[in-house]
This record gives sequence, C-alpha cells and structure tokens, in this order.
Amino acid sequence: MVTMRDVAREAGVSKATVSYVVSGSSLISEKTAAKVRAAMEKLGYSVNHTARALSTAKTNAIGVVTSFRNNGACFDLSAGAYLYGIAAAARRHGYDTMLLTGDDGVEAIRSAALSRRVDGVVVLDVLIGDARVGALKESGIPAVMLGSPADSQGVDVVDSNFEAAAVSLVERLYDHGHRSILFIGWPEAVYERKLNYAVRFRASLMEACAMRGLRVGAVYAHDATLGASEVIPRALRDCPSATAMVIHNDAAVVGAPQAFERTGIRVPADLSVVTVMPDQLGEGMQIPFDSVGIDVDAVASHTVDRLVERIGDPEMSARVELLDQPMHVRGSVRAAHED
Amino acid sequence: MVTMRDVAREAGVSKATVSYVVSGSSLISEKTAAKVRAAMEKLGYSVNHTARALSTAKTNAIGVVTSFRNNGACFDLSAGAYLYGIAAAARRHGYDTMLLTGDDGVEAIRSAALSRRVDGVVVLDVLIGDARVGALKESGIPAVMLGSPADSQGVDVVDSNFEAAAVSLVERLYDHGHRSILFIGWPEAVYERKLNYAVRFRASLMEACAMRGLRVGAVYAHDATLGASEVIPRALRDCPSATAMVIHNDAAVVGAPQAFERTGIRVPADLSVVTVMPDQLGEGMQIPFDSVGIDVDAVASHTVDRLVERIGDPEMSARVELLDQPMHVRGSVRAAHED
DNA sequence: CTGAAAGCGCTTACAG
DNA sequence: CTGAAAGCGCTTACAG
Repeated sequence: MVTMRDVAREAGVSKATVSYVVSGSSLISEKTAAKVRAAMEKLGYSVNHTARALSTAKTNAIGVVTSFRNNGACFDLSAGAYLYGIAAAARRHGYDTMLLTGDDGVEAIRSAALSRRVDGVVVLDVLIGDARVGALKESGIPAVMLGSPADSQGVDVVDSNFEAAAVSLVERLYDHGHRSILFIGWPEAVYERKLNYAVRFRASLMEACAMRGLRVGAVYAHDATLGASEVIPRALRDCPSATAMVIHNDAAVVGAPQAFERTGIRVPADLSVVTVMPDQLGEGMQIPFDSVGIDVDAVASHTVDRLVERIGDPEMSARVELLDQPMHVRGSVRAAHED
Repeated sequence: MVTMRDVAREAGVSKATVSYVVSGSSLISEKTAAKVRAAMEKLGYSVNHTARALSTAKTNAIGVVTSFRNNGACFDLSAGAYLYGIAAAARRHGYDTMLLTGDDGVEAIRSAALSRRVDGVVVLDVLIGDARVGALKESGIPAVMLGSPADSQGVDVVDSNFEAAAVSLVERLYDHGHRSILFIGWPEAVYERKLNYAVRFRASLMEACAMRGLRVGAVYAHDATLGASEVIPRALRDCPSATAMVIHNDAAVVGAPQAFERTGIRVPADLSVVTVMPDQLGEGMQIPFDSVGIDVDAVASHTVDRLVERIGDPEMSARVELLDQPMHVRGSVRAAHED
C-alpha cells in the first residue's frame, strides 16, 4: 500500500506538504503542488480513509437505521427506493452510507454512536412512540428521523406530510359529492406496531371525514397481499353505500386493478378511487388512480440535507418538516350520483 | 469520548491489558479481567472502530456496489430485498455494510479499494460483459459478484441458476403437452444493457425450446410496467397458437393477473402460465402462478459467506456457484388440448 | 511557503 | 499473566 510517506519521499517534500496538497488547504506553491501531484499519480496514491477518519474524528459516513424489514408482515416495496435515495444524496454531500440493520434499533444506534462508526444517522421505519428517540437523545449522535413520531423530543424530523395527503384526498372526494367512503389500509399489524405513516394517515383521514360528516368503513388488507382481490370485493359488499375508496397500502394499490376487473367494478363509473403511494411505484406500475405521489428521492434528499446540516451544527434548533406531496390526477374520481 | 487509556487508569492496568480483555484474546487472569470489565462498564467504554481499523488494517465492513438503479427503465422491486439480505448476512459475520452507489461502478470499486474503505465488495446488477470485472481484478480487492457475467476472470460468482430455471419451466410446459409458448421478458433496454439474469434466462429458454422443437414468441414489456395489461393481450393475439406463457419480469408478473382478468383469459383453462421471480414478491403479492421462486435471502447470504471466505483467504481458487431455486406449484399449468 | 513533531485510539510482538 | 513501546497513516498547530 502506498502511503503519504512514499509520496513525500518521491516528491522530495514532507508528509505535511503532501497532506496539504491532498486536502487542497493551505497555500502550497503551485510548483511544489505539481511535483506532489506527479508523485501521487506515479505511485497511484490514494488517501487512506481510515487513517484520515482517526485523525480528524470524522468518518464521512452516515448510517441508516432500519429495524423492521417487513413492516408488519408485508414485503416493503419502497424500502429499496428510500435506501438508494439516501445513498445518492449522501454521496452528493461527500458521505458514504452505512446500513445499520438489526432487530434492535436502539442497540444499533448505541453501538454506532459509541464506536464512532458514522457521523450521523437517518432513522427509518419510525414508530409513533419510538424507543429509538430516547437512544438518539442519549447518545447525542446527530440524527434525523425519516418519519414522524408522536414526540420527537428535539430530534429532527423529515417526512412526507401524510396528514395533509389524507385531507386533500378526502377533500377531493367530498368535493365530488361522495359521502360514504371505504378505507383500505395496511395490515392490522402495521397499526398495532404503530408505524408512523400508517397511523398518521389514518388518523388524519378519520378526522377529515368526521369534520365533513363523511361515513367511513375501514378494511385492512391482511398479509398486505394483493389480497386486495379478496378484501376489496368483500369490503364493498359489507359497505354497499360507499361510492369511493381510499387506499393506503402499496401492495393493495398494485393489486386493486385486478380486484376491480374481477368483480366487474368500473373505475370511476361505479367507484371513485384515490391513493397515496411512492411516485416511482405508481409510474412503474402504471397505477391508474388519482394519487398523492410521494417523491421518495426528494424526501430522502431533504432528509440527508438536514442531517448534514445537523452534523455541521449540533446546536441548531431542531425542526419537524413535513413535505407536502403533489396530487396526480389520473381520472379515477368522478361525481357521485345523487341519491 | 472515553478511551482505553481512561479504562486502563480506572482499572489500574495498562492499555494493553484492556485491549486484551476487549478482544478476549490472550490469557488475562479472571481477576484482572473482572476489574477491567467493571471499569468499562462504569465509564461506558466502547471500542473506537476507526482506531481499531487503522491498527488492524481491517475495516470489518463490506461494500455493495450497485450502479444501475433502474435496470433499464424499470422500478426494481427486488433491489431492497437484496440489500437487506446482504446486510443481514454481513451482520451475522460481524461485518457492517456500506452502500457503494454511483453512476460509475468502476470508479466506485477503484476508490473503495484504494482508500481501504471496506474489506471486500459484493457487486450487484452484473452485466454479461461487465467492465467492473476488470476493475475488480486490477484492484485486487476481495469480491464476489452476485450475478454471472460471460467471463468472470477468476472473480467469485454466486447467483441463482437462471439457466436451470428456464429449463425446468420449459420442461414443465413441454411435459404438459405445450408446443407453442409465449415469452414475456423485461423491457428491451434490459437486454440491450445485457443484465446477466435477463440474458442468461432468455438464452437458456430459447435453447431449451429449440431442443424440444417448441415454438416461442417473445414479447418485451416496455416500460416494465404493469404494461402487462397492454402487452399480454396483444401478444396473445399475435401468436394465437400459444397455449402457455413464461414470464420473466417482476412487474409484468404482478400485473398479469389483471391483464388476464381484463381479457377474459382463464388460467390455466385457456392458458398455462409459469414465471420466475423473487419468493418474497410472489408471496407478498399472492401470485397465483407456478414459479421458480428465488430465495433472495439465501442467495444474498451465500454471497456474503463466500465473500467472507475470500477475505479470509485471498489465494483460494475462485468459484462460480449457481444456486438452484425451487419450483412452487400453484396450479397455473395444465395439459394442452390436443390439436 | 515548508517541515518536524505530536497526536488520533487502537493492536501486538516483545520483554519481563 | 502484565506492561512499555512501536506502529497503523493521516492531520494540524507551531516554528522557521
């Protein structure tokens, strides 16, 4: 392995000088710098990341803490998208991305913080009452949660505005005259576990419906399957007054078209349908529903921006930022028939 | 930050002794060890990962090189599964997992290798003629490709046996009397880019059909969409003699049930259907087709096992391991009508 | 503008 | 069984 010493010797300067030209800092004469660069080139030198990290007490890496792989028995279709989005954003800031998986997020955070493996962490799969918030505070490691717990205790939060998404979907249906709707949610286990996005969206939806005097029937797609094909027909049978449907469950959204096809339900002629889901999934799957589309890359990117800012300034006051996501109109809503 | 020095002082021993009890190596008297452990406990000591890495020249991290996020314009449904599988397996071996993304995989490999950021790498999204193979050889970094290029040049390879999968699917159809089949593949861009699994499966499929005198029509799901709903009906119209279908395209498999529903095609009464896809996706989506199910966790785990082995023994001779995947029979194949 | 030197927090022969 | 010491490859005041 070629080190700074080798380069220094080759260029006839000191290690310090090499270090300065590598970091671009300090004012080294162009002449010396050229010599050093030539030597580096010749020897194929590359700075040793670990040594630099030890010396500067900066790893230039961020960690992604993700504990629950199957958010309650469901194959997470968007997990990859968030990871890639975070990694890409980190790279733009000159950071590497470390996957901090493990059953126990609290343990993962503690150990990452104590062993100084990363400069900061992004926490995924946030729960409404998330034990990891405490671990974050305690360890003092710079962190931002991609997801909003009930009490963020002064930890930064970035997420999509699921509350607003629910309201705008309900409004859209209400404005089209719908007065009885059906909500297709995640598997019950997801709510029991209290995954923030599920709980927040549902609560906001119920609230928005209550305020407007809308009737809501709720059904949960067990197994998070395209069990849509079983659940949806049954739900409609049980709640015949419903003229519209709100789906918050990626797998169910994907499966819904088949379910409608099978049961002979025409959208929007027989039923108006709206959803909230990752943009990419909607496009990739050519989902034909009006949707609040989550721009996963934008959310991930914003999260990393915030984390980098936090790493730079530990004293900065904490923020909770919920990003509004745009509505994509695809023609799956139409006016309810007057009764 | 509490260091070994602090612990040593607290316990009244030397740094070396602390180091030995931390690593469990050497024979420190139980009495001394207890004192040291008490001091560590009291002070909340945790070994500094970076310092250890510099000292041992081992980072205890592996990198995952993944260049193409959208394997040719398609939202990759299984990307997350592979990442999580790899991270979990790495963790079992005591390794962290670093995401090495970037447009240029060659550059990512070089830089990771030169800067000693990781002890080894897993390469994803392997192409048939993959430029990264050269970079791997050159850099000498321990590596295993999760995917099989045409020439692995002495680099280890682990992947699902897509060749065998194609053969067994064809055999299954052939044995049921099918003589004309339709192949629904990935978007053309995937084949143009020569992603290994796509090319390998298709080649093996064509070969297996040719050997048995089967007719094959091939259609590619543009946009990798659930464009299945457009592509499949058209394909069947264009090739009316087909009595069976093979799908290799995750999005198309997910969309296929709807397409059949819409066009009134009953499976298997009117058409036999077989696929190959990740197990988890098949289960999560309740795909009703006979499938070769890829056990992503098993493949990821085996890949990491191999990498750890390779890190331990750089001289070990390279292997190409293609893991056979099981066939899940779900009742989507039946005997072709005799003509 | 450049170099000598200390220091980052560990590990690991080597003495004792 | 335990400790003194050198070394891992950088960075960074501090002199000059």
